[in-house]
Amino acid sequence: MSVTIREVASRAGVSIATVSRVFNNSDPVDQGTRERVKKAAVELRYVPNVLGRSLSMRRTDSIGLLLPDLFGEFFSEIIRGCDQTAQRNHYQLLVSSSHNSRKQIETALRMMRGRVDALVIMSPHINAETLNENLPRTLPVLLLDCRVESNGFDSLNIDNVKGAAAMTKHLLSHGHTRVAIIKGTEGNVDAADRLKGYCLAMQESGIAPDERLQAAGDFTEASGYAAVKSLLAVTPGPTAIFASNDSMAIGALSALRDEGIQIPEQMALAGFDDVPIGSYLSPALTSVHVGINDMGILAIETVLHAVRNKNAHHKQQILVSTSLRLRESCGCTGDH
Amino acid sequence: MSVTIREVASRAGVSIATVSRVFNNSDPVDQGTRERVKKAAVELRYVPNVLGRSLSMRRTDSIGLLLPDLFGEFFSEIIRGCDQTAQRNHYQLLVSSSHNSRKQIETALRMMRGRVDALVIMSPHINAETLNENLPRTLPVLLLDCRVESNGFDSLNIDNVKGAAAMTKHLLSHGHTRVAIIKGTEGNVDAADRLKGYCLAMQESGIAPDERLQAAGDFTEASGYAAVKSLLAVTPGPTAIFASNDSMAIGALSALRDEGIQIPEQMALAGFDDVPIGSYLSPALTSVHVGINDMGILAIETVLHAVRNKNAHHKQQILVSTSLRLRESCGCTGDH
DNA sequence: CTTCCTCATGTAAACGTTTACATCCTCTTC
DNA sequence: GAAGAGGATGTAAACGTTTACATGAGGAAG
Repeated sequence: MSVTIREVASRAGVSIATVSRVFNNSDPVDQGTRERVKKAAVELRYVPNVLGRSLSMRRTDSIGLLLPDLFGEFFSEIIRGCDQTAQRNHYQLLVSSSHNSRKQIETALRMMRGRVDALVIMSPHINAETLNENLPRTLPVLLLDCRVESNGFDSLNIDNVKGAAAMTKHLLSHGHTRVAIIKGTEGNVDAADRLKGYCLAMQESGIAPDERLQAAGDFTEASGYAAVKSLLAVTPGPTAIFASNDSMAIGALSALRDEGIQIPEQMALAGFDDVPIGSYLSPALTSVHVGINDMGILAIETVLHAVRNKNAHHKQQILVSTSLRLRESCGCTGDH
Repeated sequence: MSVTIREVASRAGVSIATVSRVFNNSDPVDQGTRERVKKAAVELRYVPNVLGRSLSMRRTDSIGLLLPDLFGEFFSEIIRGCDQTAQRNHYQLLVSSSHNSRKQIETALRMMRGRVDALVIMSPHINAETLNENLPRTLPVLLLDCRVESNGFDSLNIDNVKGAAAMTKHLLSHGHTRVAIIKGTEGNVDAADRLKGYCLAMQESGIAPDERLQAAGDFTEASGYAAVKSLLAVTPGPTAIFASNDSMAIGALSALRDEGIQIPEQMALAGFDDVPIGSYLSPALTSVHVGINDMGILAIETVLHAVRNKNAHHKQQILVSTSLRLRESCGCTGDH
């Protein structure tokens, strides 16, 4: 079927070891034989079999990427950052998504096992126990935006609390006192931390918390739309809304427009994530900027570092800081 | 390091062949020994090594997915459809993106070689020659939205011409006569076909083509923004704009708003792709709907069919039809 | 001329599976 | 009781590499 190292060796009149050496530059080989081997390889269209090599060398040159349900721009940005960095280091990316339950995550971990040299995991439903049970101790793992209590793994988290607090304070600085929040998915740690940041900022400004201004949401456009409807029923109503992510902010925008409410004149609006599309909305969306692409890059660089050190390195807990992108929807002037 | 079939065999007091048979249900094994083997495997936390199995069975249970530069929601939808279907069939997805030149594609093809049982390729820069040169003839390949003249491969294409023509006709039916188009990337086949559909519809309506109404673009928001600026300089100007994709339509929307032009009253607008966010824009974006997720699903199902038939099946050229999603931006009433 | 080092190459044993073939045993069937 | 069938299991050869070790040749140093 496909041509092997043996055929190249016999055509070049050498042993398979020599062919291997030529292809890997692993040992000195006479210039003449080297060329004979290369010629034979070209003629036979020989390509070394990755599987054989992997089995022998105990490395696959691929990295696994486990993601939750994929939707929106957020994940294509993550994948993009990861893939670019992986390619630059001659690694391949094995992607697996839609892991919303513990069971699904376990299956995915098993599927990855043996196929990858390292794993980047982004899942709200993971914990240290599941990881330890389903993975060999030597496999480098980076937890991307999932809060796991163990510090036996490298982790990379968005500084949600600080980001949300900063945005809330910014809205307050516009003179608003009744600032509402549209919360993220129940039980999600990002959601919880963003809420925490919001509450913190409100407290620091000496504003009594009003639970009616904390609307439920689940990170989808539709839930943002619904949340606005419920917030408008509250009296006295909010004059500013902070959505826990951009998708919900977009849904909120749509709902406010349907209600004929002017943004930012009658209602200020802000989101979280700063997806690329945000600056093209009308009004342009104020948001907490997260370097999504950079997170992907950093994630891969971290696991590759772990691979090089055989996972015996000191594990790091990295917190990625955010910044505000102030545009029209909060009352600041727009940029593009 | 990791526990092998041999250790399980010796602990259970059987040969490695028996262990293999237990794990694959490939041959009858005595109930007693079967249980002994399973017990030993659990105690040792044995997991069969995928690489060894792949090498022996000549299959990897993974599918490669080659994509161009990833951005926006379009690609996360594609990946999602592919991944879901792959998982359902117990396959893994090997993703590689950012292939914008012939050279990069070739490198990617080489990297995939031997790692996957089939390949889904989405790239404007591919041709039959490159494929034949870099891939074994037995490897099933599906070309996703790339026009390759050969019919030696399965292919899946959006019916761009029909979709664009339908949208153009719809805009004309609103009474517009000066309908402009924002073109896609130069040399891109989708771009060319959408332009073709537009021209066709204009001709059929007996409207003389006006080259000044065909603005350049490259599928990004920024280029859509710029295109509007140039179209507004034309006199007499257009009263409707058809953007060759939604990203450019969003950029156009932003530019029209900046110019204080009312949509749809002063200018109708339509896009192509129908990305999920479109219905949440203000005004909600009229677009040509493409079942992106479905394309991913169909792509994987097609290559899996090819795998099962050892790529000796009759190759198909599938054309995916589109439908119109009429919303506010063209002057129709909105939906959500 | 011997000894030793280095370079070039070959031999063969890994790496962890699956599976064709062989063997042995037990149970029918005539 | 002999013959044959078929179930359970083991043996060993693949699958395609890398690499430790061995071998031999040639040159330098004593």
